[in-house]
Amino acid sequence: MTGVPEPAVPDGDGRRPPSVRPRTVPGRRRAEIAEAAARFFAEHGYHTVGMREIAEAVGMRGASLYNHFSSKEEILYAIALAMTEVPVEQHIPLLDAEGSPADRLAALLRAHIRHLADHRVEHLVGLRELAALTPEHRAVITDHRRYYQRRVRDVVAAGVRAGQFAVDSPGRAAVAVLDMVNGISWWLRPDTDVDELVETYLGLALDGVLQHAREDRA
Amino acid sequence: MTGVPEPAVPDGDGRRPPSVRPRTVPGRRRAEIAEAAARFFAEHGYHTVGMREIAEAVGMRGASLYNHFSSKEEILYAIALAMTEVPVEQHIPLLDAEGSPADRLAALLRAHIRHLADHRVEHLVGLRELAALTPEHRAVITDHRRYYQRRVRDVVAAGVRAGQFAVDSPGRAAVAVLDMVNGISWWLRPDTDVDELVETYLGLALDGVLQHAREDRA
DNA sequence: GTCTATATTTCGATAGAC
DNA sequence: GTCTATCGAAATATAGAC
Repeated sequence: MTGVPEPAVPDGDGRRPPSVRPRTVPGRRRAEIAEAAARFFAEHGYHTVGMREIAEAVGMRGASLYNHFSSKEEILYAIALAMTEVPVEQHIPLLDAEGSPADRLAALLRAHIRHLADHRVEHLVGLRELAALTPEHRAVITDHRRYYQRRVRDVVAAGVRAGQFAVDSPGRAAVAVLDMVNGISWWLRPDTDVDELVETYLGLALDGVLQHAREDRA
Repeated sequence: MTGVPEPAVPDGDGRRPPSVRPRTVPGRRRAEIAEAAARFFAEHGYHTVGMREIAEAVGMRGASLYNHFSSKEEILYAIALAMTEVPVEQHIPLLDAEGSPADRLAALLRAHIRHLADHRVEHLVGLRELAALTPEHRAVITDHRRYYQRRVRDVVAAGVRAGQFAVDSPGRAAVAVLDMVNGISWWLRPDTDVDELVETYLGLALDGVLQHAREDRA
């Protein structure tokens, strides 16, 4: 599509493929609870939402929640974890597939934005409520994020080497692109045309941010 | 600098110059309290920080804070308000000054990023803790944000008309640029070189996002 | 304007029956 | 696995002396 030489090997060095541990939200009831909680957390903030409120939304009493989660923080952790585990497990392999750096990054961003749009509230909660997690849980989440970000940086650098991208600092550009797309979760509306959104942001990222080197500017 | 025709009149229609009301953080003591509170809110989250904690940081007891703020939420409101009033009052006029759309937007983004870097924690709190505000206070903040965003959209549109920018949707592009630069407050470090940061992001925005139309891409 | 002391409310979590 | 009942802790905010 963009017609440029492509490296057959992964551009990331692949160190520390994050040790993906616990299952995320298994069990029908757990998933229901986490989903309802995410809606409330997104709208009112983690700390203002009570266990009784979450329980009522799924048709049970507050105490019964403790048969599914050991604490309120565990609910938040399950939500935040799903929003980083899925991208790492399902989107990062797209960077290791065949194709040019630009094509592989396009595939990742497409999946990323779709996932974000399909789980807008969970994504927002995972971004905003990091401070409410225990230090241990927060470390797991931020490790995933850092790994994801590093892999994006690596494919950007590969694109620069392949002549597909023109950026001074692949790290800065990767952060800028991810901040830009993650910003979507703050304002996305249910009636937004996701197909159009995805293609617009692909253009903004691949043909915009990642092509920002121009000669006629100091 | 970028050498392009410039409209002598503002591109924004100027409707609803936001009625800037209450003074923000007047009084030495108020400013001290708000500053300390912002640090704690940014690090631990609004709801996990107690009035006693804030009070201790400024050398008084919890009850004494109520001589300066009528509630904890008022402290948060003062912080959030300062982060939207200053940009509206001091940055928006840069859009009404002389110069091409690109030059005027560059001036605004420069001021925006510097302000953000100078008040990183307050900016982060203002972005993240909106849900903790009363509906009335939240409405004030979001009105400011919407106005600011609309003025950026208008200057982007003016730049498109002047042939300086190439974007399909000025509204989308404006949101993308603002999300990108506001994302800085999540990861900025005290030792970051702000001058370099500002120029990098100006390039990412003006020469990147706002130039994303390319012919060789579907 | 700051203090001590405390009122009042709310919430996360547990105990134990069924 | 869900319920009722409740514990215990923590927090905001207030009262009133100085």
